[in-house]
Amino acid sequence: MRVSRVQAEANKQRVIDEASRLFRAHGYDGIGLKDLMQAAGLTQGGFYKQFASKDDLAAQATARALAGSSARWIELVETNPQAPLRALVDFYLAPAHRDARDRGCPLAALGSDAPRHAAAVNAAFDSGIRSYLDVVGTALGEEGRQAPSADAMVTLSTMVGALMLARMTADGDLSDRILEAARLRLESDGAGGDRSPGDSDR
Amino acid sequence: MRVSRVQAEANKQRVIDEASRLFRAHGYDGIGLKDLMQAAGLTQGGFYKQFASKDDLAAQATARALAGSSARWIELVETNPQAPLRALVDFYLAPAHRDARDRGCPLAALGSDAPRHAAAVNAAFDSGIRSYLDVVGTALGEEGRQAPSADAMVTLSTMVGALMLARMTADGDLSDRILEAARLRLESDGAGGDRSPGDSDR
DNA sequence: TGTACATCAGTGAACGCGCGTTCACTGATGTAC
DNA sequence: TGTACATCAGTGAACGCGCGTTCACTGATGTAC
Repeated sequence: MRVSRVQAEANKQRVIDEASRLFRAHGYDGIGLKDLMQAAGLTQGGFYKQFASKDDLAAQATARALAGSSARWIELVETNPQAPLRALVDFYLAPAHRDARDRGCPLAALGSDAPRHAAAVNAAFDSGIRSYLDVVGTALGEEGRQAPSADAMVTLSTMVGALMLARMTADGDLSDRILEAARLRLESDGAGGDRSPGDSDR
Repeated sequence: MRVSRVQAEANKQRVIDEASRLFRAHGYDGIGLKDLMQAAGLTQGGFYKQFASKDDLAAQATARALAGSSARWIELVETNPQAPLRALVDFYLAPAHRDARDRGCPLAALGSDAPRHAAAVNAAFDSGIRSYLDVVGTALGEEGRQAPSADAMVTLSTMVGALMLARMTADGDLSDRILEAARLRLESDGAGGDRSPGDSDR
């Protein structure tokens, strides 16, 4: 039962979207092609008409997840010009984000799996990190950067680390306090890095 | 071919040691029982004489990896009483640590896999995080803590996050700079939190 | 515009493989006397 | 201390299962005329 080219392309995109969600939820090895295709309303057999291999899908799904996540960061920063870092950090270090692995930051969801996977997956992570660093640099009020700044690197490290630690703890209270601690620290840093004439505070 | 009780126990411990290394290198799902047993010089069949399941080994191996890692942190802090935080951070954020996943910090190596696994694995991570927070608190010069401090949480978040980001980047130069940026920041924080007449921070 | 046919997205079943787990067996260890 | 036997750590093969991948087939789509 052939399907129109437009429909076929839409189906492929739906597989990538579902995969970007399911890989984040279960890990690259934690979900099979049968379930990935089923989530998009298709059957397993058609997979290789659209993708070269599971690794191929993993790379595309990772890139999409990172692109979506970056886009959200940019939107947060642009819609909060008076306190962009605060907007970013409030979103990122919220319990709601911690509890929504499958829709949240791919670095935190798949970060420790990345180095074990195909080169294309790694390339996606690499460019995702650069996008994030760029957005954080903007949120920190930096201008005319050529390369990612040390401030942006440290801020991103703290964000990703705190989210992951919050997800690793079995104790919800400690988890909340880790998010809160990082949030407060980064927002007061932002005041310093954002800087000077009466900007925001902690 | 039965083996002495002492030998059997030694064999079991060797399996846990090797597993703690191999799980960090390949992930919980990235290495099988055959290879885990082989690494300890045994055959697959004997596995269930010592462990209830692969998850059981995963939990024990995780706990051991975290205990070993904590012990190293404590040692670093105790042998560098004049600059404990610097000793910790210099070790943790060194390229050598980044490049030795299988012997390094289990949080960074397995962190994003943890929430997907058995309760016992999660419990190991939870208690590992508490140990780390305690050591970091000590390194920050805190005294008489009841609970982990916000400073310790933020410091640990930055350490873990920077190491993971450094491992995710495909570009070795960016990777080095992430480690360096976090190192410099944490060491200057430590200078603030660590010393002077009173103890305060930035 | 209408007809004839080639294309190919999607189906469902099969393939080989490696996984975690089980089991009958072996033979040195540990124990009872 | 020595002998007889039960125990059980470790072996190697087998089990069922789900995985990623392949393939013959279907039938609507797209194209040629």
